Amino acid sequence: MTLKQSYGIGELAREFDVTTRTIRFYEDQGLLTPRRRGQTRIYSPADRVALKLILRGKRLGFSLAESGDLIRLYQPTGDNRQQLGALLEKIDEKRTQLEQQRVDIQIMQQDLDAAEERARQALKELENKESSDV
Amino acid sequence: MTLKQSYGIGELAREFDVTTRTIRFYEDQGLLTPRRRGQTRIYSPADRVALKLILRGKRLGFSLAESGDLIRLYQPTGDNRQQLGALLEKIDEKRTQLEQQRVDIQIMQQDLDAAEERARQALKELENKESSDV
DNA sequence: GGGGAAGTTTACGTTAACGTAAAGTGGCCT
DNA sequence: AGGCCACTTTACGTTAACGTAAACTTCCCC
Repeated sequence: MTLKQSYGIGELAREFDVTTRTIRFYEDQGLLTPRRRGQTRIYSPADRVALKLILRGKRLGFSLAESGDLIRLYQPTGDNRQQLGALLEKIDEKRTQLEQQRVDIQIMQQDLDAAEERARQALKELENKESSDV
Repeated sequence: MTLKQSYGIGELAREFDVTTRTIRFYEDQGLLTPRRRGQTRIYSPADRVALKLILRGKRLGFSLAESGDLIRLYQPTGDNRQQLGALLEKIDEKRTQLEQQRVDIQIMQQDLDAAEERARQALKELENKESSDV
């Protein structure tokens, strides 16, 4: 069994735990481009991937506009040299940003380690007090 | 020469490239607690560290409330067991979140690699066309 | 003592990213 | 036919995180 060819809005909403309002909003922002059967939206696998990317972006604090950029990095626009140059620049920008975030995460993780250590120490001392409290 | 003992608001604003409005806003939210000399705010090294943490949090998409949590992880509240337990839980939560972000970053970096590769290929093909265009 | 420069308070404005509500459509079931 | 979903459009509401402007004080400089 190969992958599904199309998805309904509710289906995607359930899968990614967002509201249908949110999905329609992303379309409004030009991030998703479902086709229609009558009134009803029908989403392609590419739309699904785009949605995934948007949500991943959100977890990293990206704006929808930024995620839009990322999505467009994937659409082979049959470009000219100008655009390809700009593309490579954008990629480089994002790379720099991600690298900064990686560093930030490392520092925070160390901070958390230290905080946990202090908390555990404090707990230990509480227990000591207690045993001498009997 | 040891570190500075206090900072002015403009000084911090310049160092971290934020406006004084922003710094005052963070105080309003309870994230910074400068003392006063008359009307004027005077920031301690601890305030400066907190500010640093807030901005790092922002780069990772944390809300100010979340960064507030992180700051409080540092303030030894002379806690009871209840609070220490809650503290350890929060630390664990944050750890999980950071771990997810780490994964997200890795995926995005791979995506960028792929996108760059495609862009470079497209450039190559443009050049080929050109040389056969003469 | 007039004027910057840097600080202050108060308050209204703005943007992003949806939430929420109202009112309608289309299909399917019994 | 009635009812219940799941879907639609339209539109106003909301929250976070500041921006921006106005109207002060304080201090320093010449």
